[in-house]
Amino acid sequence: MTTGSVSPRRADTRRNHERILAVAARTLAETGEVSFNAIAKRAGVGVGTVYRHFPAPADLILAVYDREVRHLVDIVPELLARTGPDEAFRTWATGHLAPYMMTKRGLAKALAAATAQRGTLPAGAVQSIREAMDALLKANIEAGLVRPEIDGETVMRGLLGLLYLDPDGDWQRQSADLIDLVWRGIRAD
Amino acid sequence: MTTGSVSPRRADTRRNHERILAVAARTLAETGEVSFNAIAKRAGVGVGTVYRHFPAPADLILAVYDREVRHLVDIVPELLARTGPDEAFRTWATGHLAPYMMTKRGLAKALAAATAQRGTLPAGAVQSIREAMDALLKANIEAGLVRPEIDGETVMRGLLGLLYLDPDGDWQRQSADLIDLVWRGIRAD
Amino acid sequence: MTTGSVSPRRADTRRNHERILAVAARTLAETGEVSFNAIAKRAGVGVGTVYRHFPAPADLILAVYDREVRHLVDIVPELLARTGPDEAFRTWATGHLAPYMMTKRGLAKALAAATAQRGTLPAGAVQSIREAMDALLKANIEAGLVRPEIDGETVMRGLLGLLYLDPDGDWQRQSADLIDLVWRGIRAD
Amino acid sequence: MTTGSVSPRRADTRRNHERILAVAARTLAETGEVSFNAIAKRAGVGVGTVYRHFPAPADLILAVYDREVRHLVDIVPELLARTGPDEAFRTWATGHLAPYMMTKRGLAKALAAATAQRGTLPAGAVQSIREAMDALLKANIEAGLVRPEIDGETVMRGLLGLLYLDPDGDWQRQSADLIDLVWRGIRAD
DNA sequence: CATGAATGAGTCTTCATTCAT
DNA sequence: AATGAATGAAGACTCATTCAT
Repeated sequence: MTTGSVSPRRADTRRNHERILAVAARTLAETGEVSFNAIAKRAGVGVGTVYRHFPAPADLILAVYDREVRHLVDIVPELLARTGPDEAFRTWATGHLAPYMMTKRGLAKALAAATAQRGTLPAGAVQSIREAMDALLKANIEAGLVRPEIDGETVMRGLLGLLYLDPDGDWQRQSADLIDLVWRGIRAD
Repeated sequence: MTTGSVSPRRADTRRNHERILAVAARTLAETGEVSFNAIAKRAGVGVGTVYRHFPAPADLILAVYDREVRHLVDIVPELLARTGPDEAFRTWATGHLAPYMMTKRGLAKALAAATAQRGTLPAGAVQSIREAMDALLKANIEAGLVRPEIDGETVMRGLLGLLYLDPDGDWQRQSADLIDLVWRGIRAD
Repeated sequence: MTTGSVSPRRADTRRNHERILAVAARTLAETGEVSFNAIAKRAGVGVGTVYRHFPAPADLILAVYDREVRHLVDIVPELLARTGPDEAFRTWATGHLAPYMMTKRGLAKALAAATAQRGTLPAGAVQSIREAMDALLKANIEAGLVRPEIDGETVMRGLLGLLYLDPDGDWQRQSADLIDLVWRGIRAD
Repeated sequence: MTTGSVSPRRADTRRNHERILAVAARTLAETGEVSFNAIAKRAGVGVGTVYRHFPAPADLILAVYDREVRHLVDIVPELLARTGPDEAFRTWATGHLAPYMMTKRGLAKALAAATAQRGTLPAGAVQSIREAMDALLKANIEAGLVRPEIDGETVMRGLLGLLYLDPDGDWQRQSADLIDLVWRGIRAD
């Protein structure tokens, strides 16, 4: 009513989207569960609002996934520019992928479930991580550091074990060990 | 009631136990869902019976897991006796672990969920697979084929990607590629 | 606990069925709505119980219908035995069908809705009323009182207007008028 | 805002009114359901607009009803002018009322529901059909073809069975049979 | 021990309705 | 006037769990 007060409705609309996404991200990361009702409550909005923003569960999951993953992808070019390709690979896997995966087991689960229903994930979802990986591999292959027949998908699968790091344990070492194993598995002789 | 009438009940009881386990195994492998009610119905027993045999969901899941995994463990000595350790490792991973994992994603999911609640899995659960793996690694290390500092847990994690093979696709090649990657990752230089 | 108290669970099981049916009958007659939740609450049982007894809405509706309609059917032979066929028809329509229909508009609605989904009603549902009607017509046709080409279905349709009597108004006359109209419409010249 | 800018707004408003009505008519005829939200979407207007035009659901339903029924009423004088009153009655019932009712069961349902809440329908709603009917009856009575004590309401009720014609079946015959029954029921001896 | 009925919490989803813009 | 986002009540349905028999 006063000139100062932000007008509630329309302004909040944008915020809501973000808020729901944030709440969902947290919930998904932890439990892999997405109760629309629960999310609504935690986000302080009505259920209907959640449904308006994300008609189907998959829409929500994918939005969260996208949000979470973008960073992983965006960082790659930078890494490649800063250091040698091998170093870039290790830094990416150790410093970015591992911490990410450790906390996102729930998301992975939800994503898998969403996949199960839709058939394949809407292109660009899991894909984007693959692209990051491919870029790193390509650089390494061109530098003669990695065997050329190596397939990004296989490497990805090899690193999937990062999902099962123990967050309360020695995860740093666990991930370093796995990444080392994978690197030795793909490097040129 | 008296000490005399021993067996008939006991026999039924064992039967039930086995039946429930079998049904649960099937259901878990497929969907990762375990509705106690549904399992009871399919097994042809009352819900109460299921609860008597497996007080908590985790109990059931772990029992199923154990049952499913025993084969994976039992086969190892045989393999080691028949061929060289490297061959044994590859045969085990390719011929037994991979097909097993591909079909047990549901179980893994349930197991993960159970884990999430209990903290850590009751020792001996996932452990048993680790033992199999350790035996194989030990043989290979002693033969000088694998680096001695290699840790079974890490290798296990490296092979976790087998959970994500595509059952309707080229899973044979996918698993071969991953196993090859892992083998190169652990072998002695 | 005392010897006198009826043992709750199993005994109630039978009662529950009846209770749910009774509540549903009332609700259906009035509003044509069957909220399983509401019925459960009014019947003083859990929702799950209602679902156990009547898995699908149609099951409940048909059960209610059956219960309500049986009387209409059972009375016919008696009427035919007691009086002449024309008198029997009028008595049935005026004294039984009309009061019944007046109060069951809701049920008719629900029944229609259930029909819409299932395609046709499980034989024997609406059928039973038709049989009663057919028996009455047959007796009248054999007595030469009603034209032989008359079809029970048509007569039924003619009496469907009884659903729209005004319960708070002069429904006695309204129904008498309609029944008279129909009778004149079917009688032999 | 000023008195000057009259038409453009007004024009849109009328358009909207008509559009909403049209959409609602279609929906109601089919399913008997009127989700204001759904209607708004299909009509390409905001929900708020629908509410402005039709504050309560009943307002919408009645408006639709009126629109649909007008034809039934308007045609009567024409029919009476063209043929004898008995022919007019039959033509009207067979050629206009029957096809109308067969397809408007949904509307009838909605109307009934609306009635249930409001008590009686706002005079003039169902009334208009009654007037048509009365005109036809009056002409027939004056021509000595129909018994003078016949009440339009009763005849209407007799024809209500037309609501339950089977659109996928032999509805032509069904309606002819019913109309014949009714006609015999009202004609002078 | 086994059975399965009952319970009720909790999720999903749809809509009527309000109201800021 | 029109728009459409937000809200929340309400109904459908599923399951985990208890407990009388």
